[in-house]
Amino acid sequence: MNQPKRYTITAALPYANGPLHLGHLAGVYVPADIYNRYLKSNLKDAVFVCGSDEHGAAITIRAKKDGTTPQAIVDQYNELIGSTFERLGIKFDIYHRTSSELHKETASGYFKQLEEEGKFLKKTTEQYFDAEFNQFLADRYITGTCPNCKNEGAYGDQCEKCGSDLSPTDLINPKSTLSGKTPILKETSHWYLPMDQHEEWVKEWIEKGVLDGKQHHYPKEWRNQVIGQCLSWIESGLKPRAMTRDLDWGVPVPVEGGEGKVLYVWFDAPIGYISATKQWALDNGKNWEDYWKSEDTHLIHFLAKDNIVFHTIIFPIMLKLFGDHVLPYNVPANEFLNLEGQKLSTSRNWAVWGHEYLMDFPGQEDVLRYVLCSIAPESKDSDFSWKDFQTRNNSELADIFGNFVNRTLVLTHKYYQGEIPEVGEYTQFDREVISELTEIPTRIAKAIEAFKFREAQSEAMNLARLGNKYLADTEPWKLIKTDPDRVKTIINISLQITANLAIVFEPFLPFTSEKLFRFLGLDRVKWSNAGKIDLMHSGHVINQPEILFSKIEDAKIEEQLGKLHQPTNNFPPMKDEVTFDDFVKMDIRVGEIKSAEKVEKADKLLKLTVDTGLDVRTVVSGIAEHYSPEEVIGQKVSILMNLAPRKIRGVESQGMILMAEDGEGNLSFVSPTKSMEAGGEIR
RNA sequence: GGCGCGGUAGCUCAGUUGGUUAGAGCGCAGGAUUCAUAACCCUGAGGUCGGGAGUUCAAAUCUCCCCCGCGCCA
Repeated sequence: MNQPKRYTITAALPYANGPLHLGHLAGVYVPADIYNRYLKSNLKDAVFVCGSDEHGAAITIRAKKDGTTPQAIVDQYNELIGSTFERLGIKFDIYHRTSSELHKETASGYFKQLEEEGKFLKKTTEQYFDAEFNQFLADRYITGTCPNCKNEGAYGDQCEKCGSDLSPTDLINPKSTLSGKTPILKETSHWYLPMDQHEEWVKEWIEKGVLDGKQHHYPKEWRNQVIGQCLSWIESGLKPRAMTRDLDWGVPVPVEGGEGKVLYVWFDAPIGYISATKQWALDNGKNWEDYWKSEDTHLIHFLAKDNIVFHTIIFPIMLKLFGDHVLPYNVPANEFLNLEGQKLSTSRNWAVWGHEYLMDFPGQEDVLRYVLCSIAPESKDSDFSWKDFQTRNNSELADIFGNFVNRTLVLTHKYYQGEIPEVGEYTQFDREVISELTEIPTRIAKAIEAFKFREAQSEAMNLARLGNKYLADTEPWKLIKTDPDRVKTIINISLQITANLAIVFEPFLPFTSEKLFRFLGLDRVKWSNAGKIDLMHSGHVINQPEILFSKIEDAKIEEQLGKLHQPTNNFPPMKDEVTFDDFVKMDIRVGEIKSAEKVEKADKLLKLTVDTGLDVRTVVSGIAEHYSPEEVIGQKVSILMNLAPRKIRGVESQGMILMAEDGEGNLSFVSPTKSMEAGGEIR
């Protein structure tokens, strides 16, 4: 492969309506981070961009269901996802968001350009519209009776029972999954990207790597599944695809007739890579165009297999239409990660969440990185199991890597009070070990450059194995009695191996690498020095070592397995810190419900009369699905007294009843467990 | 339904353009050792490479059919 001047590395933008799980990390972010760290350690000019994808219908629907705003949802997850990355050492040059002004400007700029140049097709069609939610419905948000097999739960695009292809208008008795009501048909027009017009060059580019008559990349370097899926798409014929949606959440369509419409999230999101680069360039005095418009830049997209065609067909067509933009040099898409032999499922909570791992295994970020890299689904779906996680930690990280480092450093302290001994003459065996030591970094580099991260990491582990074998074969603890001079050379070589471990593991285990450099009393050493045997100079004194990796006990693994079988625990993360003064502003008291009735035309609301000890007031509470009016009378509850009054369905509500909510949305009063009079303060 | 990717030792996976006795890690059995996180090191057992047919001097590797897993599309 030819050597580019610089790299633009992107990691798929996480969708900001849920936290990150192990599948995301193993499939996309850990490999991308390893690649970026390797390039940076090699002093390459590389920018590594990512950010939250904050638009799209799924977020608005979620907001409506949760009774909150799309902005609140994306703010919450942008924060959670961003901090998870940071804590796992996934070190983007910038973590941006598609709700930013710069992104909106950038995306609308490109859209306007294509519109002005006549690159879009405008079409008017009739689509189902949910009048209550005031929005057009994507096919899968419509259910109804299948015209073929009469299955009542068929989706707008397909009946899963008989397998027949449907369009929403085929359904008998269609229902919106949002409101449950019958949707109406309504005319709407949209801007389409006529992908069919680009089929020819896309095919040549994917099949042969040739773009505009020039060799652009080498398809042999691309993964099978990537090329396979692209060709499969192309063979079936590219079709025009709508680049706009009827929605009020997203980047507004910036041209005439675009009122009430936003850019399709798949037009919007990949441009997020560009706007992130722009922001980074602004912050760091760089020129973003170098990273997107220069032929000697390699654009590399990291993502999972569900995103392949968006990055290999749709986005490249967009980039080519933008003019002067580079197309991806490689798209090392991964397959999927299973968990304990079963598909991940966020709705069944069959997942391990990144932020929960960080809570349960503090200080063990590198263990997760190591395990996820060693099982990354590079060529086929792979499986994460906690037992395997434990084994890899205990018998690879602790027993092989950690133990070798510990042996070497302990011997150095024991024999030389931590001072690095001088090298004598190398034996034939020394020379063989050194030669192996020199070759390992080359093999790692080659594997990383070919996006074979599992192989690369296992090659790095081989260096620790080499160290252990060297010690076992030379037996310095015996020689110290008979040939102390020889031991100096042995320990010196062992220390050089240790220093090399710190270099070659940096992309994989950055926290460990940093610790190791600290033990050795070395500043961080760059990749070009890997394989050298004079990284540690005699006379230099090393620091006291600590255990690098501790063993993980069975109980800890059992605990995690137990957690998996728990029902959903999708609680929101902790809110921002408040001061005590903030807290005491709230006047919360014991109240007693005196009477209750349903609010008309509202399924969820009860109108309550509450004795607060100071007064008797009316409170409207959204608990009708959980309590009947009869059963709440006489109930002691917690009431927020000094909340500003507000009219709800025409009834003025003076205060708020506090409720506890479980992971499935069930509500319960928060009540004193002893008998308490109404009016008692809660604090 | 069409298409794509996979089906290799008990487990998790490598196998480059078809070419000598098919590899690694873990697990298992045996040995050696004690500097070290009861760790390390050595040896060994274990596979008719999903099934069947074909091409070839030669097939895990190419072709066809079938079965199974995962995904994409409609």
